[in-house]
Amino acid sequence: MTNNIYWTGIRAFVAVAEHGSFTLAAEALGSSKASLSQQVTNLEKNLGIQLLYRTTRQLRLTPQGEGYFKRAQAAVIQLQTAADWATQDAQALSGDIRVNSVGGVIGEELIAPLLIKFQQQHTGINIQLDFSSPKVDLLNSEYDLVVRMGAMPDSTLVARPLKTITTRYVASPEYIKTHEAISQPDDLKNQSLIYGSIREWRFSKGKKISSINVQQGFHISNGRVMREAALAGLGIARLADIYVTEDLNQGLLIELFSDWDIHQTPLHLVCPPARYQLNRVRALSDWLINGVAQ
Amino acid sequence: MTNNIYWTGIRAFVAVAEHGSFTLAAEALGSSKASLSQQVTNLEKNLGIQLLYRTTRQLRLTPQGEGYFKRAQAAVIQLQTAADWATQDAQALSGDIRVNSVGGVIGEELIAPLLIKFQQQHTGINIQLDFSSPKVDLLNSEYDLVVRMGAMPDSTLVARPLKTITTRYVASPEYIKTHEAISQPDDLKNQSLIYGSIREWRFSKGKKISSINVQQGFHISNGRVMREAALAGLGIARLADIYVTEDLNQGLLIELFSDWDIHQTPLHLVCPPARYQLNRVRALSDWLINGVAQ
DNA sequence: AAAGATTGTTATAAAATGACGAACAATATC
DNA sequence: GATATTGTTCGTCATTTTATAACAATCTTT
Repeated sequence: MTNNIYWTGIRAFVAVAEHGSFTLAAEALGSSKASLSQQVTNLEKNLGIQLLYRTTRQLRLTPQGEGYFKRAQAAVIQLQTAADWATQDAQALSGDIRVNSVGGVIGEELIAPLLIKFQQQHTGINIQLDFSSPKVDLLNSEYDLVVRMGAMPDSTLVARPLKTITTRYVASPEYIKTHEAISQPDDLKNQSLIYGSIREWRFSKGKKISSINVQQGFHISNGRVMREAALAGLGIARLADIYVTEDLNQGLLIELFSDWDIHQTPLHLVCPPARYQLNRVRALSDWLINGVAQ
Repeated sequence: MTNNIYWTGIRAFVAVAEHGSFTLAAEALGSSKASLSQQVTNLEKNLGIQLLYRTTRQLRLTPQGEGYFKRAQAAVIQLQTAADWATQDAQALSGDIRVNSVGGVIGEELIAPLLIKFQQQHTGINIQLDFSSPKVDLLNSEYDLVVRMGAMPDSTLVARPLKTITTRYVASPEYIKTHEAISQPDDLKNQSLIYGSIREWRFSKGKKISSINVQQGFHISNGRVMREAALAGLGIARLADIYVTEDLNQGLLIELFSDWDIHQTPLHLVCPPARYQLNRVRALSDWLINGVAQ
């Protein structure tokens, strides 16, 4: 239990697993591949298990190696964070903050401007903003802060609600005039639909439930284009409210099924727990939550 | 940012902070105090901050040292857990599990029997059971599993609901006969009360709220003795239901204020996230939750 | 108040560990 | 089948870590 920890081996293994190659890892660490090779071997001996399948040309983690990697990497990140925390300046905020956000209007018009303003106010801080890649493994991620839609499954993360997104079904007045009446979701079957990544449209009204599986129509995974399509009278679109509130107010679009239950999706600000303890990260969190609330 | 991690210094510092002494830490690590002294000094140089106040006779963590210690220790535990996870036998469960539970009937009659049965079924497992010390710092604790009453504040922990404890106010039939009628909490002011650690008794009934601050009566921080006192007709006791359900069924005790809102406290099974990933810990968790539900 | 014991620090030498470069074996690519 | 690239092995060297012992500072004891 009080087994000695073979530190350098861990660092070597984590680096190799991160880079997927001894050569790259050696480069990144400023060390030699020979050294890394030996250390990973030693770590394997130390643990008594195999961590990597290695054929000279391909490197793959064993199942155990996979699990060990995730955990060890998290620990290494935590150690870095610990040092970061201890050395941070309590007064002035400084250092790097890496943010990942969903793209589209949310990222570009909601998040980005707030980040810019924050950076202007804290010249010691360096913000890096990336827009969402399909899967971001948050626990071991390279990000300090992630803006995500939907409920958070992983309970070990610090998740703060940022905003509530309401789903709306909209079409242009022209479209509605020129097509047969739409009063309930079932009527959608004969309509022209504009859909993005979500193909199953679910509706509820008290205990009444209705669901449509969108198969054909205009498909584009981009909210702005979907809005354009709806404005052009191409059909009925399912969109987050922030895309269309203006249009609805101006009467350029008309909302359908407004008498049905409102479907809301939370927008969360998520953070690995260790990172959340850094002053600068918490300050930016507060800033974002404050800024969005306005 | 990619600051090199001074591993050995971290191990030394964590051990010293844990033991509160260089000498003890050296003994525990099987190393020399001279070595530790130097490494902690090096770590401090490496971080550029002071971690310990040291007068030859007394050792104290600096504020920064305190924070750094908690985080670094968590990381070290995580690394140990990672090795533990990787080397665990996927088939047979084995290893140590350290459990901390609230005492009293819950610990002795609810938890302990289940642990015993579990251990009997898994001879490779070694269970250590301690009853609750007032404050157990779970994140950095030496426990794998903790049974706790009340809501869990720390969101970074895995907390599974185990049971719901209902608070009941009881007295013996004799007591009730021989004292003036009690129909609502305010009547308690003229009564003889048996109280434990909780001195403020709060009641609600819809929007009506009543609260009593117990100042005198019989004080004993032990549920069993409180029950005995109530049975003996000493007065009115505030007790968890599991102490008195039998007595209530048999008519040895009578419940008061049953028409008021029921106050329930959750009993949780709490676990540091890293530890929860170990087969044996998860197996015991499931076993407990399953066993209690019966 | 002074001696004694115990604590953390320093200094120096010995041991262990890590690091590098070159030669090597294995494999994917051309 | 030749070539380039990858990971491994080996011998050597540099660095780090460790231990022993002497030392200074403090608390305890008498």
